[in-house]
Amino acid sequence: MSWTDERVETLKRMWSEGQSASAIAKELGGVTRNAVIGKVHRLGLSNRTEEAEAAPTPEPTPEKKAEKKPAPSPKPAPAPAAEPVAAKPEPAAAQPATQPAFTPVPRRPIVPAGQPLPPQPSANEISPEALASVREVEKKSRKLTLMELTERTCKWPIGDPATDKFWFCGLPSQPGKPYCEAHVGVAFQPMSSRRDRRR
DNA sequence: CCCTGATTCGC
DNA sequence: GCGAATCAGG
Repeated sequence: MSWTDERVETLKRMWSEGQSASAIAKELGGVTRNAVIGKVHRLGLSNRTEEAEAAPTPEPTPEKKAEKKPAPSPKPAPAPAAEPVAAKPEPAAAQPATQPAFTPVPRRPIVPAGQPLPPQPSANEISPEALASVREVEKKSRKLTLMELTERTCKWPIGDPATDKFWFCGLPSQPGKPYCEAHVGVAFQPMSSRRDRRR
């Protein structure tokens, strides 16, 4: 595969959208994330929208080593400007958003240890098997933080977001699903099974 | 371990 | 110019 104008355009668009190199590589196909990153740098659009990173210490850099920097390239980033197009929602794009979308905002100091707000459907609507499975799994949860979640980790929240006793399951998620096997079991209840369920 | 981007350097 | 290998993080 080569960098045709079209592919480069896709690269630029996705990179500016904040997509990761691997995601872009996957989209383009035929290239690795390394290729994408390499291209990104060659195109000079590395720093996407100025990173709020590294700056306080530009390093006086007295005379370390006359690196063979091809070009200090001032790169004041004049920016192609234009692009009056605010945002391109991209109709049929991937949905990176997490299903739940609950608010981790600190709730009332009260609420001792009741049921959190997350998914957690009413216990009496979950099959005994699934429920037992979840209890078991929650003991083995990896207790990941929000930052540690990936497409392959279970995103089932455990505990109360208002306290420190809160984390995400983190076990291997089912392919294409946001949760692990056990949590998929309680998250996706077939209409039939939850119907007519007496307690 | 999973993942990020950054850099190097033979091709 | 290209991108695998490698590096440096989270």
